[in-house]
Amino acid sequence: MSRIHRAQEVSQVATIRDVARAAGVSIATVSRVFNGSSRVSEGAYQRVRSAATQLDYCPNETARSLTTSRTSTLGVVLPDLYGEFFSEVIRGIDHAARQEHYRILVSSSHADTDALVSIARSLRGRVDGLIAMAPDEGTAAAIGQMTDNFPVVLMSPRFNVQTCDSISIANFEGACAMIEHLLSIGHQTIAMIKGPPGNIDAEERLRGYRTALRDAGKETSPALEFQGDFTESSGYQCCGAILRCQPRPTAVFAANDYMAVGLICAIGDTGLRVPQDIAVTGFDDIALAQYMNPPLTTVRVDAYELGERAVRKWICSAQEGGPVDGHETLPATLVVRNSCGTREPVAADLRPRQRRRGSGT
Amino acid sequence: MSRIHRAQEVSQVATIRDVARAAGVSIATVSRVFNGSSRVSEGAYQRVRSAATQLDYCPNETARSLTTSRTSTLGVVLPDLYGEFFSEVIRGIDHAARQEHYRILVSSSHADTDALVSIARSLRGRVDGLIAMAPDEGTAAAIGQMTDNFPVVLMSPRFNVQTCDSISIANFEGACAMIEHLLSIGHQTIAMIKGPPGNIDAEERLRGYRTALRDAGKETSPALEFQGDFTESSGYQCCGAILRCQPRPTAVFAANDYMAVGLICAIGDTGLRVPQDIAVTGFDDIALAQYMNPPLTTVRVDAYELGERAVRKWICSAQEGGPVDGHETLPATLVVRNSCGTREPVAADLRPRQRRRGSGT
DNA sequence: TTGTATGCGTTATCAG
DNA sequence: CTGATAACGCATACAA
Repeated sequence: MSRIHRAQEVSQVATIRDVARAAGVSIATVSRVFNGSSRVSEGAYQRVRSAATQLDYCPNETARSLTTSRTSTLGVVLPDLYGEFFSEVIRGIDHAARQEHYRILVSSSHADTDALVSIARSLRGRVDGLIAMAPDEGTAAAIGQMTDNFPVVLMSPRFNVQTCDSISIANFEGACAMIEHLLSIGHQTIAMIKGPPGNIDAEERLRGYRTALRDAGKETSPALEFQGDFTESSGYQCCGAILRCQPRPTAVFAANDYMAVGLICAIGDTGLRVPQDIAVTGFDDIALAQYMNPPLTTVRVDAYELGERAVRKWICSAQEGGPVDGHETLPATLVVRNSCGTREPVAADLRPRQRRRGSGT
Repeated sequence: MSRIHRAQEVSQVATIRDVARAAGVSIATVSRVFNGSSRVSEGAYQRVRSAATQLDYCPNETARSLTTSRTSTLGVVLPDLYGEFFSEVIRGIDHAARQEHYRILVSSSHADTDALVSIARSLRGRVDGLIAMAPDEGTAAAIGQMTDNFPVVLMSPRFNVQTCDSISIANFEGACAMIEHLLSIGHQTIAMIKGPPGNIDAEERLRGYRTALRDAGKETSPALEFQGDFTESSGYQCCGAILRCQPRPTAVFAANDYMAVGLICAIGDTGLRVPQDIAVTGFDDIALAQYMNPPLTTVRVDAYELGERAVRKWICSAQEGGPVDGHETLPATLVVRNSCGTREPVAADLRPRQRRRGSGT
């Protein structure tokens, strides 16, 4: 074959064989040098090293994967990539994965269960396992089934199937804490803007809202629950209906910060003031929450840590060859700022919450 | 070998051979069925299909890559993942890549040139090419060298090496437009908060600021240029020095929105008002810009489109086997809101700029 | 149309 | 310590 003469032919990438020939050793020795395994004589080691740099040799990861059946790649499947929350989750995953010497294969925008499952399937063989965020229960269950010698960590609450580990945020507890706080500072009528139907996180937050109200002896009412979809504009659009409500709510708990932002914006347009005329709170503690006017009272959720811990969990799971400790819940903490009617200083927590880098543009 | 009897043994993943045996054909035929190539008799086709579904067979992508030397994977290398900008870039890349049937392998947090280059190298063999964002010129040049039968698209301005295609945002033009606008509405003394030293985008924006001032017959002065690093807190911290400046600037142009946000927050703490006492503008048009109080005048940059177009460009480049049309620049458009002293309605552009999904938590 | 055989670049198992 | 050589799972010329 022409393989022997292709010296400078078309700048083909050097293979292990080229290095072996150049170093005057066998491919086995070259392999040993690059894997640090076994003992290799000093002389051979040096010759291989220099031949490798000379030829700009870099082991072919694909071939390596084929023989070892390990890809050193972690699949990440998300329903979407929009917004700060996902961005932070990925950042946390990326960081932890790198520390563990894994690369990440990201895939998102999977509207329905089928799409998500098919993606997950197509990743089999390309990745050593999966970290998947399932927006609804059907998807969670479907992904949970895949765990066939294929470690999966699900980022989804209320998932009690035993086939894989899962991790989530304390949506319910966070919502309860928020409502309890609003009640404690005197709010009597508290409305809620709900998240998209079917979304598990949204449902958990709604459940927290209702539970906390009932526990306080208040009654819940559909008239106080408005349908949103996690977007700013849905929050904006709820404004009219909320203000027309009789009696008018003194506080509104939005299922996430984006909707709270939209609502505050809309309220401002009507001439009413937050929090003097009506209090507004959110959930997530996105970056802009503390910079708004008024600063937004919300529930802090550490998306970065969620991602990081999902990876750690996955690593354990992969080493054990199966689920290790079932479900894990990350705490959600109440962050009281001005939008709910208390008198914290406007930029009180600017410095403590040090953001790393604002933009790369 | 035990391969023959391992029927239900340990739920090993089925290979092409298992399917061939089950369907009573050769592996070549199975391969043909899965690649749609050549003609396969209807009978064989059906038998293979049913055997495949029966065994839950899924072609091993790694092996396929080894023979075809195509991975169907696009490497994405970013300096960081923090903030809305990167998040949107990835979203754009992910979307376009999926359309082109590519997966994306993401890697970020590469402080220095060496780290970034080593990552890029280690990806060789795992990906069919790279889309890389280089924060500084050294890195850009280094990555540009890699293009060795390995298509690369650089997301970086001012990159004039011919070894690969590149794409960037009109930083210079955007900054010019901003300064021209500020001058046109009567601002006489305009300060600037610069981005991190060495960052090409930051430098281009600074250049635009200076050029626009000079073109208007104004003189530039180091006393009016303050050092920031793209973080909110750096903007916050610049406040004191800016207000002490004599004469006090009537407007401040921050090299990105995050710094503008920090500055506005700090100004509010001093009791001064934006824009009545001092105008503040930014760059990027992050989501929160329009919801701030006052809404932020800024320069809109479509990060999503940047990512999308980088992929299209990469596809072309990969098909041609080399750079196709050199450098491409995405427009940056001035978005005038209230923070610079004009009288636009607060939520004027809430609806036109429809955000998709606010959060997935 | 179908099957056989070879190679992709490595790792890993054995003898030497 | 080192070198043949057999997998790994698949694609593909080539032969039938």
